[in-house]
Parts: sequence; structure tokens; C-alpha cells
Amino acid sequence: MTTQTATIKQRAKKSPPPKPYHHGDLHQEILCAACELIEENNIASLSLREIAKKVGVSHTAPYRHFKDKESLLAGIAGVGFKELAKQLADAVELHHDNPAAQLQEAAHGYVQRAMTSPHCTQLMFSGILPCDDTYPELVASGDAAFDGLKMIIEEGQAKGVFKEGDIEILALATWSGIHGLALILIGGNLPEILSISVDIRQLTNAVTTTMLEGLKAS
Amino acid sequence: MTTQTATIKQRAKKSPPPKPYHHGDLHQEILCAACELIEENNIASLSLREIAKKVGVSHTAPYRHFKDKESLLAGIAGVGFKELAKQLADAVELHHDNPAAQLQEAAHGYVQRAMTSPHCTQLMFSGILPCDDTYPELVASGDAAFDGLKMIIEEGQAKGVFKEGDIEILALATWSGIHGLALILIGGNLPEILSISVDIRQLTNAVTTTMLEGLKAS
DNA sequence: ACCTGAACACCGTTCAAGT
DNA sequence: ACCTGAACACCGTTCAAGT
Repeated sequence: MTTQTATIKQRAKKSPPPKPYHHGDLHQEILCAACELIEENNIASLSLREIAKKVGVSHTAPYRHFKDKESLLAGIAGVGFKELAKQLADAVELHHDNPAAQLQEAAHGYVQRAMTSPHCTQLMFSGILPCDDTYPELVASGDAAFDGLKMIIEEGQAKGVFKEGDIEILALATWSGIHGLALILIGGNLPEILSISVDIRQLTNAVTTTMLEGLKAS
Repeated sequence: MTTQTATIKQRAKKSPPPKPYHHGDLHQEILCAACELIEENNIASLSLREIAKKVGVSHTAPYRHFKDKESLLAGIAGVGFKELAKQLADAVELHHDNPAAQLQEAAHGYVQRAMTSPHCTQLMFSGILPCDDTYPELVASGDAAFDGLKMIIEEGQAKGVFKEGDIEILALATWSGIHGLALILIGGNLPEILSISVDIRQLTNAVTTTMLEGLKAS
């Protein structure tokens, strides 16, 4: 209470009347709360009312900031896609001039991120959200991430370490392998024998090794 | 109405009083209706009440046959896993003594089935259903399908056309590629350029070719 | 045995009303 | 501008009651 009063006084002194009246940035707070709740439970049981309660506003307040539940979900997925793009950029940066190492690193980051935010990852790729131009920034983020992958492939071809061929298709084949492993892991579909005896890094390496063998220039 | 009366008369003549009193096999009818509805709309919006209405019973009748909504979903997924196992068996049968062709055929069947029943496929792998021993027959069907894949790899190794290595891990790497492509397709995540210019068969071949290159004995 | 209808606690969404 | 509370049509689930 005291803190709040202080903040208000400070505002009155310093700046012209600020926009929000209860919260600093309800939009962002809702998004954060939703990200947390979706990982604590799962996509299906995430409710707008629960999010509102967690943030401390009425259950209709989110409608000021999101058209409906779906566009809130799109917001969450958007955060995920940006994380993905960043991870990829980091992998490229880290292993300069070594496409194979970049791919390995990117794959590991992809799987790692999926395991840290499994339900967000599910949301991003499950087809719950429409993939037409309802959420153009979502498609854009996805395409940006894919572009990163294509650039790795392209550089590998230029260096003569990856085989020639349609970049789109080679990139898709590579992504498929990594994506498949990630979704198998977070879906809990890993065959039992593997889940008890092998660690994630080993599995990721196995998949990327197979992909890299398939990509190798002959 | 007339038809119903006729059926009842027929029963009275032909057979000892049959068990059900409104429906021949409500369990099966519910499962079928659910499979249809899940593909017409999507997982999230599938409701028990809608299924009951479609079948023509009260909204509480399904509880005689399924403990709750989740176990009904598990039933749907179970059907999907059996379809998958059959598709794999067919692929093996069709290309006797040719592991590479078996793999190619199995991959195509996998992707094809996913595209025919996208929402069922989503349900099977999305992690909505628990993967512990809550639904043991589900895990069993999944493992059976994976065993089929392992046998193809094993035969390839025996014939000297696939490289040596842990069968579990090689099978996982192969499955990852196919699974990833299938989920990218049904999730609507295929990059735009590919979706307008390339057909499914071509994409499947590209992925399996990469996998097979990676599997090849050196 | 199998099914129904009322009841309960939850949803998402809309809208008039408050500050 | 931003938030609230009542209201509506939907859920899943339970349970006493009907045939």
C-alpha cells in the first residue's frame, strides 16, 4: 500500500498522467501469467479466468488487450517463435564458418527449448492456431526461423561440405528430423528402453549425425 | 420408424434377447462418432455432449462406456495406433527383402495416414494423454509400431545395406524424420514456398532419401 | 444392465455500467 | 481509457431415478 502511494506521488511529480490505472502493463502481465500457467498444467486446461485471477483482475479485463482466447494463445506462441529464432542465431554465431557444428548446435538448442517449454512448443505447432494470415506476425516469425536454417545449409553448400540440391527441401528434411525428435520427447512418446538408458544430448547427436551423413557432399 | 419396428420384429424372431436395449454397440458407435467429429472440427472443441447428441443418446450415456472424457480420447488414439501398425506391416509385406524400399513405403504411409486423420494424429502424439501406464494398451500399440520399424532397420543391417549401430537409436533417428515431416504438414507449418510448388510424395521422398543416405553402410 | 434429467461447478464471451 | 459484475450459452461430471 505504502509503496503504491509512493509510486503515485512520484508519477504526479515527474511525468504527465500515465496511461494505465491499475497495472503497469496488463498486456504483458497477462502474457507472462499465461506462459507460466500453460507450463504448470497444459494447453487444454488453460482458462482466461484462471489467468485473470492470477494477475489479479476481473475475468473480463483481458478482453481489453486480446480479442479472444485464441489471440492470447497466438501471443504466447509468438513469444516461443521469437525464442526459437534467437536460439538459432546464437548457434550460427557460436560456430562461425562451420555449418555442420552450427547445425548440431541449433538442433541441440531446438530440443533443449522444447523440453524447457513443452506446452508452449505444442501450442506453436499443434495446429490449434490457424496458419493462414489471421496472425501474420506468427507466420513471419516461423519463416524467419526457417530462413536461419536455410542459411546454414546454403553456407554448407557454398563451402562444399553439404551436397547440392534444392535448399528449401534440404532445409525441410533437416528440420523434420530435429522437429520430430523434439516432439517425440515432449509428447512422452520415446520408447521406454531409450528413455531409461540414454540422455537427450546423445539422442540429439544421433539424429543430427544421421541428418549430416545424409547432407554430406559425396 | 418403420425400419426400426421391422428390426425389432426380426430380433424377436431370430435370436435370444440381445443385451443392449437402445443401441447395438453404443461403445463402438460413440468411438466412431468421436473420430468423425474430431476430424470435422478439432481436438479442443470436441465435447462429450456433442458426441452423445450425434449418436442420439443423453449426454450422460457415454459414462456407461468410458470412465471420463480422457479415456474416450484414449480410445480414439488407440484406433489410430492400430491403423499405424497395420500400415507399417503392409509396407514390410509389400517390399519383401528390400529394407530401403520398405522404409520408403512406410514413411509414405505414415505421412499419408497423418494427412487423412490429422486431428487423430495430433491426439496420439500431443501429450494430451498421459504416457505412463494409465492406458497400457496405448503404450503397447505404440511400441509395437516402433518394433516394426526396428525390424526393418535390423534386416537392413543384416543384409549389409544399412550401417552398424544401436538399432534403437537408428530407429529413433529414422522415425524422427518421418514423424517431424508428418507433424509439420498437419500442423500447417510447411513454409509457404514449399506448399505451393511441391507435392507430398516429393517431400516424403526428400526426407526419406536424406535418412537413407544417413543410414547407408559406408 | 443401461439410460435419463436435474443439478453443480466450471468455461468463453457480451454488454451495460462504473471510475 | 480501463476495469467490473451480471448474464448467457456452453462445458464435464455426479447422482438419484426410471425401464
